[in-house]
Formats: sequence, C-alpha cells, structure tokens
Amino acid sequence: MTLGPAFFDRPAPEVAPELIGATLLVNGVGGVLVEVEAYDQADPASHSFRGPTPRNAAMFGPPGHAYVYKIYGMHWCLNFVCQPGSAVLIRALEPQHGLDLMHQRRGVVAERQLCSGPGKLCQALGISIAQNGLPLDASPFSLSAADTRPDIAAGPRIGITKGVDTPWRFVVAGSLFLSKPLR
DNA sequence: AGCTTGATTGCCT
DNA sequence: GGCAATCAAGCTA
Repeated sequence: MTLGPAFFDRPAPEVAPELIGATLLVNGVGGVLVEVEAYDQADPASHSFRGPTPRNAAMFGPPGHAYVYKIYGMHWCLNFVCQPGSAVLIRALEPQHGLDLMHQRRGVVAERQLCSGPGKLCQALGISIAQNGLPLDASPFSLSAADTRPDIAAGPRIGITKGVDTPWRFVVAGSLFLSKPLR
C-alpha cells in the first residue's frame, strides 16, 4: 500500500517509527528503511525551530512531500514532511533494488555501506535539490508500507548539538545496514 | 558585509 | 579516535 498525505499528516515522532520497514524507491532504486529520525518545530535541533525560511520552506508545505537540503557544503539529506514544521530524516536503508546503479554512484563494493547514512543514501539513490518539495506518492518516488513490522528500537539522534537526549532515532533492531549501532 | 556552523563522510594516525 | 573537505543558510551588525 502506498503511503500518502493522510499517513504523513501527523506529528513526526508518531510517523517515524511506522516508516521503519517501508520500501522506498527513487526511479526504481532503493530498499527497506531501517533508520529514521524525527524532528518537529518545538525541537531546537530542527531546521524548523526558528520558523519558515527559504531553505526549510518544504517543511511547512503539504505533508507527504520531500524536504531535501545540503549539509556541510557537500552532502544531501532527504526528509519526509509530516505536519507543518515537522519531518522525518531518512538515514539508512537496506538496499534491495538497483544495486548496480547504487554501486556505480557510490563507488564502494560493500553492500552495507551503500546507504548507511543520510548523505550516502542520497548519493546512492540519486537524490539532490531537484527532488525538494516533490510528492512522495508519485514518480520518481515510490513508497510502500511494510508487509510485516520489524522489531523497532529507539535512541538519541546522531550528529546534533541541541536536543541530544530526545530519543527520536528509530531503527530496525540489530540491522546490519545502520549508520551506527544504536546506543 | 562578514562570521559561524552544520540532521556528514572518508581518510589519516 | 581525530580532523579536513567545502559552502551557503542564517545570524550579527
């Protein structure tokens, strides 16, 4: 079943764990989501904390669309917009479709390193600012709900300096495709 | 107009 | 484990 606007029109911390196990494809390339993080407007770690800006405009747009931004001057990060000002960062997935293309784009041989981090995932799937604001239930995206819900674990988010104790990182317990093991 | 810093990655020791 | 790469958004003035 395709995940559309109704699924995303809820608080990000509620949506995030339900995305674990879903299948994300971009132009047919992708796999099963194994690691995500939630951000909302009351959260000092969120781009939306200080209100709308040109960069984060998509976070205040319709739910179920993509929010893509560049970090550290070189990497792209993909988010799914939930209720206004909140979104879910897609951090890692288990590669299942389009492995050849992913290897080509990433230049690595180890399958576990293809999409084990937000920047890596965007490189492997060909995500850039060109996809910012696009709906997730239409081409080039394809997002389908999990058939069976995997065991989910939660912990603190990665790489932030504010809101460090908020346990809004959700992962497939014991997955070998995470950016880092859960603490 | 100038300064700081980041929801990261990969290479070096 | 430490740190350079690389640059624009966002903040201070």
